[in-house]
Amino acid sequence: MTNRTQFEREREREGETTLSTLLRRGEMFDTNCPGREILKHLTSRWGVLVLIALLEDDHRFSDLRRKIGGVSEKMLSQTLQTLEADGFVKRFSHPVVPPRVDYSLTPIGREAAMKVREFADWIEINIGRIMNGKRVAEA
Amino acid sequence: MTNRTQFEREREREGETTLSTLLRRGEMFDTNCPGREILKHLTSRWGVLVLIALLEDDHRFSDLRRKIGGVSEKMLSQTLQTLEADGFVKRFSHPVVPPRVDYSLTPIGREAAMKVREFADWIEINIGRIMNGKRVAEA
DNA sequence: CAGTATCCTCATTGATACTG
DNA sequence: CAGTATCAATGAGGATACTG
Repeated sequence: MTNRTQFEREREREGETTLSTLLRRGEMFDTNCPGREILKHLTSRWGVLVLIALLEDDHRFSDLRRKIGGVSEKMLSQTLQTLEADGFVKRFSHPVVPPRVDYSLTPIGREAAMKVREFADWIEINIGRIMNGKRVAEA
Repeated sequence: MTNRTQFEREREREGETTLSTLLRRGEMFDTNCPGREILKHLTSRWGVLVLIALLEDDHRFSDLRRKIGGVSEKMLSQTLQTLEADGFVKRFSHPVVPPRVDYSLTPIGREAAMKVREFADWIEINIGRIMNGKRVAEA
């Protein structure tokens, strides 16, 4: 019994490939490409914020909720569940009452979060140039 | 008359900052944070594909449509317009009939596209580890 | 505290048809 | 060829109320 997809088996046969090489070969347009889903989760509205917050420190649910202003309990919960299912976030529920749950990054989650932050930082560092280019482009 | 936002004026007063420093200071949760929009455009479903395709070479509309299988004319058009408005993509309409329009990356668009590809590549390179972690997490 | 459940709204996407 | 217009379907996201 295997959970490996057709996609994965093909990758193994062909050796390590990247999104860009897949694109060059025209294979990555498969909607089932798992990387697209991961990218979506990692760059989702609240996913970015959760990852960057957890990169600084572990947080419990209500800490994240306070830190990430504007997020509803529903969306925070949903985002955390998705990232946990992807293996990026680890959830630890302390067996106490009242409930206390801590969220932290897994090793790969930390790597992913650093990539996300790197990308987000690039945008922030260049936001001036970008906004400037927008005005020129519109003129 | 100015198009500068409150956000931009604050940034200027405070010097260069990054998303992560903004997060630490709790400022980036502003829904009006322009960086969030840019991130969204850059990592959008078709935006990623368009940027990577244009990183290889300039393309005309129908070439992109063929290359990026599964994209509708509407979504391709919309994606290109958004990226053009952001100043990442340059549109050149040849004054001929039948129409011919070429799309290319601007200098900053090229930088952005390389960042996007770098991120996408990280995911593809690590997709094996990620999928493996998922199974463990689910068990 | 740390969520779930339900309902609802509106933005995104897609299919189809049409145009300069 | 390179799009736009229109409408239908889908889904993300939010408000509120409730629970272990």
